[in-house]
Amino acid sequence: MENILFDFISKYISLSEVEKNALLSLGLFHSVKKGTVLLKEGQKTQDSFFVLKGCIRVYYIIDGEEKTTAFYTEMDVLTPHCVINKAPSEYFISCVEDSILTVSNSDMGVEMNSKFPKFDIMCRMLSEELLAKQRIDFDKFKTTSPEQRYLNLLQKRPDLIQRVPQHQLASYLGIKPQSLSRLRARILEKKS
Amino acid sequence: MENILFDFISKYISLSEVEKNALLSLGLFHSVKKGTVLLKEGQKTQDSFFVLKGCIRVYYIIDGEEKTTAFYTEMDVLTPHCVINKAPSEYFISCVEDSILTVSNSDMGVEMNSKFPKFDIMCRMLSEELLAKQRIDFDKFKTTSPEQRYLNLLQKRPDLIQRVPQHQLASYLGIKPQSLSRLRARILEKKS
DNA sequence: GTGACTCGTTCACTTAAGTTAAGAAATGCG
DNA sequence: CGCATTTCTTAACTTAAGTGAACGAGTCAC
Repeated sequence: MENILFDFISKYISLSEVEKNALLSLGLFHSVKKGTVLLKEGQKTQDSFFVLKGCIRVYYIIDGEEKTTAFYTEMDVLTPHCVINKAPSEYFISCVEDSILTVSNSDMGVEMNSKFPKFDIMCRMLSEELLAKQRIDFDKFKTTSPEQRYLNLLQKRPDLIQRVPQHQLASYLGIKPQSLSRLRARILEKKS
Repeated sequence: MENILFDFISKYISLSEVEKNALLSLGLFHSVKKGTVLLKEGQKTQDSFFVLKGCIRVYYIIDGEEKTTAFYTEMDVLTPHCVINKAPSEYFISCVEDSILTVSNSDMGVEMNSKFPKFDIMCRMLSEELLAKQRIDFDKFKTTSPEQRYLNLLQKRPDLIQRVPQHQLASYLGIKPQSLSRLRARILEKKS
């Protein structure tokens, strides 16, 4: 499991054994059961998540309905908004499957960054990359129809469609579960 | 004009006179005429933009049609995707109004960062903040209807509705210009 | 095993966005 | 100024998403 983390980090910086050990000594690794809520609306946290195995999702409860807006799977990083802006969270985070995560609070971040300035560089590279990527995803969302978005997801993240309940996928695609059902039927019909 | 930039930076780090002068010596400031295209699809660039005055937009040309997906106004920062991933740009960037920008290429960034490590910290803080903010914007987009999105924009960025052509606003809201027109008429009718 | 829930699908109906086209209003340019 | 172009609005029609309801399949708890 450690190697997944180190492989990920090695895309940005190279770590010495000393640094690796410092990182491991923080006790980052956590097993989390399916359904566990990691963060609730209104709560504050300092924890960021890195998914080693499994899947977590971000969702809102609007008019009593769950609206899932993001999924994070293997090798994805999630720093909640409330960690950045110090305000209560606008959304929930929960486990879609039994998962293994690294959970790092900002104290650890501060400690690692002061000992090893490299980590700051990595965090900068990572967040710049994620920002630019998310910009592209957002643009794609704006410029495509629900059907195109579904077909696109089928291409880019086919695993998600298998491992995640349809009604969560629907709001992720910006539509209602019934519309997703219909849209899928429509696509099947076209193929035949 | 320099003070706008320094005020912005001071939200993240404090600069000495030496550092301020080093920054000014880079010759960052540029006046750009309305309509100027700063980046074309397929091009590569190392330039990032900070808007001191005016407005720039990101757009795609899909099936011969312009699709505007983002506007950057006073105090906004835009680092194109192609600066991060070194691939040709997927989108265009152009000036909506006569604008004053700072344009900084990554060589300057490298130079400033090596002389003054503080800048790295600032860049990290900034991109983390923008990433989290954009996540919220994206979520809001997914969970609201075009009409709600328009009303929301009216609240959050009323200036945009004044200074930007409707057809660009429409695709920014994820709809066609005709739908925006109709939607506005619908809202006016409700009020009366 | 039975009843309560959740989940996905289907249907009929409503509502709003896409499409195509036309014309009015505003803007830009020679 | 006047002509051309762009921008915005309106309208009629098509298409697809939202809504409310019902049903069957699967899951969970007792």
